[in-house]
Amino acid sequence: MITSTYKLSTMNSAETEEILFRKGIKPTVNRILVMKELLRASHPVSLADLEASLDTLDKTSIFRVLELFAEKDIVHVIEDGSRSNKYELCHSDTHHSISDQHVHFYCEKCGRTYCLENIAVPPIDVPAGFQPRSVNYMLKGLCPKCSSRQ
Amino acid sequence: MITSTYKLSTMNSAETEEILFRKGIKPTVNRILVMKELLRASHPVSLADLEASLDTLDKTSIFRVLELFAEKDIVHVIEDGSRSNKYELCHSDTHHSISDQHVHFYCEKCGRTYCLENIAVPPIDVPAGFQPRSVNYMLKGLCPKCSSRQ
DNA sequence: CTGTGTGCAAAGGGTTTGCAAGTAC
DNA sequence: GTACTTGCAAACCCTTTGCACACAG
Repeated sequence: MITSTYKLSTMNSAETEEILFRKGIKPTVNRILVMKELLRASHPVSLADLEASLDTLDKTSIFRVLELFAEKDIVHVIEDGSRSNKYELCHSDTHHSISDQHVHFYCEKCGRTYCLENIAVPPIDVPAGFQPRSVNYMLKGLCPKCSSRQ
Repeated sequence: MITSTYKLSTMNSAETEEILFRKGIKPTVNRILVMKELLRASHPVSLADLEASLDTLDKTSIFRVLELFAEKDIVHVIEDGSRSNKYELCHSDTHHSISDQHVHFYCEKCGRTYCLENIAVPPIDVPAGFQPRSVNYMLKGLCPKCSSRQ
């Protein structure tokens, strides 16, 4: 079904640059570094997480890269109800839409945000007049690790 | 179906106090004021909203009342992705659960949060191990007023 | 030269805590 | 007197902006 999913785990620098180029983004060093870190992370990360893993980059620079990526539909911004937003790469090359969004789970104990990638956000009938542009389905509770350790 | 829905629009002080009492909360002046303001608002409001309408009360005091109410399942906290959390009274007297939650809509233009009260959050099958305790289904886009005025 | 990208510093804005005074019982 | 409530001030934390320098074309 998804025809142009990125091969996330095997992508190299050339492919990373290619993605940026296709989106009309000049592939600067910072942008490539942030993108590779997002690929490596494989789960939604916060700005602070990225700042820690990319310690040569300034927080502000990372922020602006993420801002740009969000604008260009390269990353999703996940408002998980914790203090800090989380960022994850869009897995589809197509414009991200409500229908390709999936459910997220925030663990209230360890503070980690999980993508439940196989679970699509169930659509609803919106009342007349409302024009939705994005959707966020957040579950909060305990993740498997934290619930077994209780 | 819902057997003990509050008669929100007609509730008086005695009833307000009664609700607090039933939840094991001492009905202090501040708590009654906050509760009545939540009743009057009839849509989710932020801490800043409440601070403006209840200008005799301190922000911190309102915050602590809301914190207490949330703990006792008297209000829902809605993380709508805007900077500020929104609070609304639970409409059911029963313990709020995932199944009685409804969808919310955040207007990116006017910043208002709407309850789509008739639209329940569609349930999903959570992967084994995850223990959800709450759910948040947020749509973002343009509300009827703002989309017609565009 | 000109526009874009980057890093440092600091402002901004909402949430949360510390603490001492006030109140109820 | 004891425990709970309240208000003021300030800490906190993440996000966002201003600005000057660096770099690419």
